[in-house]
Amino acid sequence: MECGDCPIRYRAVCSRCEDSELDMLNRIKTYETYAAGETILWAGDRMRFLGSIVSGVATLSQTMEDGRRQMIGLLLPSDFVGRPGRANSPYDVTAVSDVMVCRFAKTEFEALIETSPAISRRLLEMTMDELDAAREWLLILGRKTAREKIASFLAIIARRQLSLTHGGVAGAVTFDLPITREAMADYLGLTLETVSRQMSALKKDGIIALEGLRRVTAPDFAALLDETGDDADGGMPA
Amino acid sequence: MECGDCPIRYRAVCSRCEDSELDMLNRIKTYETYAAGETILWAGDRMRFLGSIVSGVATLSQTMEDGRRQMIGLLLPSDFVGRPGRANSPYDVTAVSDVMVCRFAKTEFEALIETSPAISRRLLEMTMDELDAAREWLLILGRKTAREKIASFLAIIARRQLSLTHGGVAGAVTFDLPITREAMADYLGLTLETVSRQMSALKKDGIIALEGLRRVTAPDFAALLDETGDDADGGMPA
DNA sequence: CGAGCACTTGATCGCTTTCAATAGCTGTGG
DNA sequence: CCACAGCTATTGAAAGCGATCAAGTGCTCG
Repeated sequence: MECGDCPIRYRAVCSRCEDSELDMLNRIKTYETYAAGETILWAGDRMRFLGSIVSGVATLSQTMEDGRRQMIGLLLPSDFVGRPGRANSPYDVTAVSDVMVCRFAKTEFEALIETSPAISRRLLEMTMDELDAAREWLLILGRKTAREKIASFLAIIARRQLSLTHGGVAGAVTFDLPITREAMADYLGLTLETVSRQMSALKKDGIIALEGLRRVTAPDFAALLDETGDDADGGMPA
Repeated sequence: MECGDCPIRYRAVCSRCEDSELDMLNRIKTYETYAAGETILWAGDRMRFLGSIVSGVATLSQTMEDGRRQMIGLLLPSDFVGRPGRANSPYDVTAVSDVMVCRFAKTEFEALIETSPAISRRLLEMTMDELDAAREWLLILGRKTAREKIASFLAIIARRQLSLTHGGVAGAVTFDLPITREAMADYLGLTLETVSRQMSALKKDGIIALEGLRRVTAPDFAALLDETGDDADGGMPA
């Protein structure tokens, strides 16, 4: 695939690159696909590649000895995978749906960061965005009730899918859950039974409606936001 | 103060700077002090400065409408405050002890990032470290019990203070808690009563001993680590 | 010595977990 | 076409952990 045709050309780590920088990335990139359910990288594995999610959904998670698991990132198209300068992956990376990754050879990419400001600046910006998202998640995990956690998750997924991070969203909104109830539980620090119960409760209260298991409609997005416990004026870092 | 005499000269955002870059930073820096308890920045405030913590301890926290609070970061000497490219602070920044900050004028610092690779690379590295710390915290908040949370917190503080992030720590370890029980509760997503109870329980079980309220001794650091629920081999991202 | 604050300890309550059974969907093979 | 296995999700009942409400203790500073 040519970079010019890439669906994430203007959002990924390469988004600010000039043609000359794109050429250099082109030389070290390969596309790799992973089937739904496949583990892309185990915690502790040596990382030979870094890359961008081109299509599909993957998760970052950490598992304790006794099996307790916490998801710590949801990787959607254009998100970056891996950390320059680190030898081993601290997390499990798992393909949730079929995933295509644009992989860069690690050593060569690290060299490019040193010489290409367009790449390193964009990487800094993306890393800061991830840090903000992780910090927002800390509030959700540390202080929110189960119902607020579910509502927050639904609101975040809705916003990401509708690409409406900026500006108000109003009225009815429909979107798809990218992950199972169990994965939602791992994300929210809950059990899957509690996730199921709270989804049912939100449905009973008319906050959401379900079509099948994955498709969610919020007839009044503002009402869903009310359930998140966040300030009325958004709560999203500006 | 001259940069050459700065206690955080080799750990802060300026640590990789050449003399010429240091000169430029020198021109836009001022030192500011804050008293213990003082708020350095309110969530939503316009950020006119970025900077480094020179001495003292500050916290980053988020508060919900109804008063629930979650601490999101603990800022120790050499840590960076603020986000280049963002107008308003998304978090409250509070001085826990007397704090000295080396402040850089925001616009000028942002310009320096564009021209000085030593600064931007170090900032990327520090941001990635913070992201790792935030993700480790997600596991603690999402999946650990109250006792494990306390043990994890103590272990992290001990490691930071002893600057022994690498390599094993063994035997008896003594360190000071930089914050009150209430702040620990805000950090760990607990109430201060639960923090107090679990501290007492760890003391009763001989995992820790207390001298006054702030000074903690762990007679056997490995025993403390056992209580964190993490893998025996560390669990710290390598 | 007393006021104020940080911390500790106790008793009860309630939310989430745990354990357990049931329902619904999907695909496979007789 | 239907029976059945296997998986995901829902629902119910009971248990447990941390929160809440409420005293009580001990340090620090005037």
